[in-house]
Amino acid sequence: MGPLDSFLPYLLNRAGARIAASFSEEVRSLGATLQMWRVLAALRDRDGRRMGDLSETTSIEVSTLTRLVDAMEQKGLVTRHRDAGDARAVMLHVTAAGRRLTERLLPIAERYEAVALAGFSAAETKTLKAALRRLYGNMEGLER
Amino acid sequence: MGPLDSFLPYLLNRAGARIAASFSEEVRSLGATLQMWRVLAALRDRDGRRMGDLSETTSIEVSTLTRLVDAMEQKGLVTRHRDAGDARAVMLHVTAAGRRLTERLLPIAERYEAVALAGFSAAETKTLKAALRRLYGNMEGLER
DNA sequence: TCGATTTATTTGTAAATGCAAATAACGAGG
DNA sequence: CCTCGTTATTTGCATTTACAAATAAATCGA
Repeated sequence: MGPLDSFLPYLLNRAGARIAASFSEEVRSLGATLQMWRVLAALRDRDGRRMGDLSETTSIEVSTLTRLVDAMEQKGLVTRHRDAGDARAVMLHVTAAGRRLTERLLPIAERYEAVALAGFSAAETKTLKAALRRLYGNMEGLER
Repeated sequence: MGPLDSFLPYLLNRAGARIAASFSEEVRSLGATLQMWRVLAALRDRDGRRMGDLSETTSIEVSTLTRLVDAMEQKGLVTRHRDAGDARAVMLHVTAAGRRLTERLLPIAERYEAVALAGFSAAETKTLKAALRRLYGNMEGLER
């Protein structure tokens, strides 16, 4: 126990890394990746989002997202459509196959959530999530 | 605000990503990277650690760490030494230049911590950090 | 002590990532 | 209704990353 594990970014990173590593491994057999799940989950919330919007909400760089979406399109999970109103923008839509995959990933995500939060009371969980949102908000504007 | 931002891994990831992005950008001018800071911080806690040990505590893959340490060695920040007792193991030691860089990075890290936790009481901060450690512990064994 | 197994690190190689430049379309001002 | 600056996305390219194989040394057991 040194000062290292008193640093918040460190604690945040290692917790996130562990969950990400486990989840990634588990969903590999479904032909999915963690990043794909993030995109699918974002589209599950609201379908027909722009690339930039998705980049913002998933924290995936736009150029990385472009190539990820290429792969997802190849797999038939999503389709690109030019925005009717603004021809610069691309709208992403989930396909039926994409929705089916999402429905298979969802219970896995929920299970991981349960494992990560084992022993946490509902109130503790709520407090933690609120703190993480607040923290995210505090870093606003400092983003590159 | 959809269910997406009720998922803990999502909240964890985006908060971590924001801090990481800002910090990375800021330390670039010092010739450092976030990963280098993680290694230096780990060595600040305890010098002369093994590669595997460092990999574990920094959440950086060993093969990635090898190449990162190559770069840090080139920059004269650290040195590799074979362990006298076990010739398979490599012990990493910080150099004087590495220590100087560490001392310059430390206040930056502290500032980021302060910004991230702006508005948090000491008790809230403590609770959050404890929760993150607990969460990390909960994922133990599920690691690949 | 020899051989087999395990452990620690590095290296090979392919995929993921991120920055910067390129492309394309919008919108404001003259 | 052009031209200029801005915005959205993609592409080029160099770096980072990760998995798997290779290397090397320790340990265990016959």
